[in-house]
Amino acid sequence: MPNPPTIKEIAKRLNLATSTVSRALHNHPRIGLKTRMQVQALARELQYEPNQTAIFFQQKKTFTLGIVLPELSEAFFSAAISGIEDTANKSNYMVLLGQSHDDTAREQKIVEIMKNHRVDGLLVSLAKNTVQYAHFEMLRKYNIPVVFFDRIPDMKDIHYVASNMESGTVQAVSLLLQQGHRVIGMINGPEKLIASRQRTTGYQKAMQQQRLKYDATLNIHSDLTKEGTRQAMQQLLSHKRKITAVVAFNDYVSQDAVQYAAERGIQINKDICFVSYANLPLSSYMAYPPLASVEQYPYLQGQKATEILLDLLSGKLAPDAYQQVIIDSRLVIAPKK
Amino acid sequence: MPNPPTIKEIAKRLNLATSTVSRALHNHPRIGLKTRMQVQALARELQYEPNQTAIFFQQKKTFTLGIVLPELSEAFFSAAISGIEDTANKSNYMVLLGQSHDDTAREQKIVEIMKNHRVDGLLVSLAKNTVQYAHFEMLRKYNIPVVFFDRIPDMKDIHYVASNMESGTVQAVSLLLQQGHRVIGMINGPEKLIASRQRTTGYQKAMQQQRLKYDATLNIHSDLTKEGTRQAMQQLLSHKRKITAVVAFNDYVSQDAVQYAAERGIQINKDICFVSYANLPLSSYMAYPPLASVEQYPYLQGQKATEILLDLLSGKLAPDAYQQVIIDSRLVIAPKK
DNA sequence: AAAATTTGCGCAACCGTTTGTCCAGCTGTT
DNA sequence: AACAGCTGGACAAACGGTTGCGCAAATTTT
Repeated sequence: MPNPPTIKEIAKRLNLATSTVSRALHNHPRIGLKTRMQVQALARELQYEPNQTAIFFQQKKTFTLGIVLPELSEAFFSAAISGIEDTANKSNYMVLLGQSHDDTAREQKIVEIMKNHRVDGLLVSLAKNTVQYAHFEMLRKYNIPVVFFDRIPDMKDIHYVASNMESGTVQAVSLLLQQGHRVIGMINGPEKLIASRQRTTGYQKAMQQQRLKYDATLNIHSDLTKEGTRQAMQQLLSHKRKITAVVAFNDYVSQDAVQYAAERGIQINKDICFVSYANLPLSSYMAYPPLASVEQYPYLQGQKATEILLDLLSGKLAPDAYQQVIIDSRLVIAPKK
Repeated sequence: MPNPPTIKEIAKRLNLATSTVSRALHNHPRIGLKTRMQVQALARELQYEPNQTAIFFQQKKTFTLGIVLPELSEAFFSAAISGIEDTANKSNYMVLLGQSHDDTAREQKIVEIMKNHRVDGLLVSLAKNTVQYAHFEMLRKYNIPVVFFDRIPDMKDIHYVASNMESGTVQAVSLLLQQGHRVIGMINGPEKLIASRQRTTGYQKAMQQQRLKYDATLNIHSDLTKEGTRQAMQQLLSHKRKITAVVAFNDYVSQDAVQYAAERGIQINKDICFVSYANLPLSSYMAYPPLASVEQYPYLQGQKATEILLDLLSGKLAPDAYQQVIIDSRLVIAPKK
């Protein structure tokens, strides 16, 4: 047999109408028991499998979720996608993948292609410097729901799941203060990122709680590249006040900062303590694991975002019942060595 | 406009046949310049986008590649998929994802679903304990080409890309021998895995080259779980000959082994040196990075496998011209601390 | 100027499935 | 016996696009 058996084939062999066969296979009550059995038997024998592309076309539904995210090789995203895929699969959805590589143009192209592929919905984590959202607005016209996660846009009326860095940051800074640190540097991300602002706010609140003054010059905004981090660290080290602790934007930044500091002869976790945000797995294996780390639950975020999207698709959730889920970040203190 | 514009819509407005519109949009030479321009102008105006699901159905082609792999959150695989996605995208293919979680049943189900989704081809890295390949054999009947990568099956007549652990292992063991180690333990993987056998062969060859005797009791096969690793390490530590170096199956195993050894009061990289295979990123940040690490080039493997699959699909490569690409692994020596 | 080609476009089938509607025959009611 | 109500299945349209073929008009060839 060169080409797979179709419903027509079955109909012809049994001298039935294709509609009858179709209904028989779906256990439609209007089809008599005898014919139903016949059809199903022959279907099994021929190893009939419905042609999904035909069904997709006919039903205008593909049971496919599009995922757009910056970089798969970042541990955070691969954990998130793991959660997405697991959740989607439970509802028999498949997952179509696209990496923006933090390039807005690529992001736009991927969204366009996914739209044409008629994905039923989209899960998106923005490219670092995406500031225009026309390619997402457009999807409304096509009734393709979008749920953003982690890197969410500054738009009204969207669904999203994100972790609030503020709570974790408050906890992190509080921990440091409690341990006696008074001059705490922060290597923060680009100012326009919401996550950066949350870190700043968290820092401020923690200080405020202890009636301490927030010093903005200790909060350095970097571009998160290795070079940027090194410059930020340099600034912190040459600050007129002597810093004894650093809150780094994430583990990658933290490790780069640690490296830079170590090169300058600084004793890690002695002269300067580091607190970070967990992006790396197995931080327990690291040479200088941060004192503590703010966990962002990427798998959970992916899972939750997918659940929302599926509910949107099944109609369990109205399209304009905008879901905005905040997953509180939480400080996890590293076990004492 | 509730539903997107179709080719029929354009035809009606312009009083043309749908066939003419279709051809005009494809710049078919038999369509006059004037009508062609009209059609294209209106298409732009209406923001016409072809309905891909209709095209997929009609053309029996989806421009979609299925990827089946064990675990996205393993760094090796997320790097590989990154290479796959990048390469596929260059040829305007999309990528459909499925994780087997090292469960053969799930692997089978995913392959089944992907077949029904009519992916044009499949890229597969096997689940740890998959030993029956019926679900892949079946794909031949449907003319869905498969390219395996990294974890490849023991089948005849398949396409695959894999790294040869032998060369890297020879280099690794040779390095240890050269440094004076004589009793070298190996924590190997399940015996049926090709990659395990390659490591064994590599070990043997390196010994042979120095006219040394290979001691099979130093080569422990484990199941790669943390517990299995600890048991293996225990065996090695209680070996009658005192080992001074260990070659671990991969970085995860290596780290577990290191941990176990450290608990037993062993001085890492002093009493016992470790050499491993690179699965983890940023090994330079690890507390006890292996002395050296065998690099397997996951991104490259993904890329190469995808190229083969695409060539198969485009007909550049005959389906029975079985491609079996071996990417030599290479020992990378860690920079001295 | 007649014949041969080329140009430009329409007609209709087709891909595989679902689903609304119609119809024939049987059963049962009065 | 006539009529209504079921039952079980057939018919055909529709989803949106592609493509082989046919045919008239325009153009070129001899």
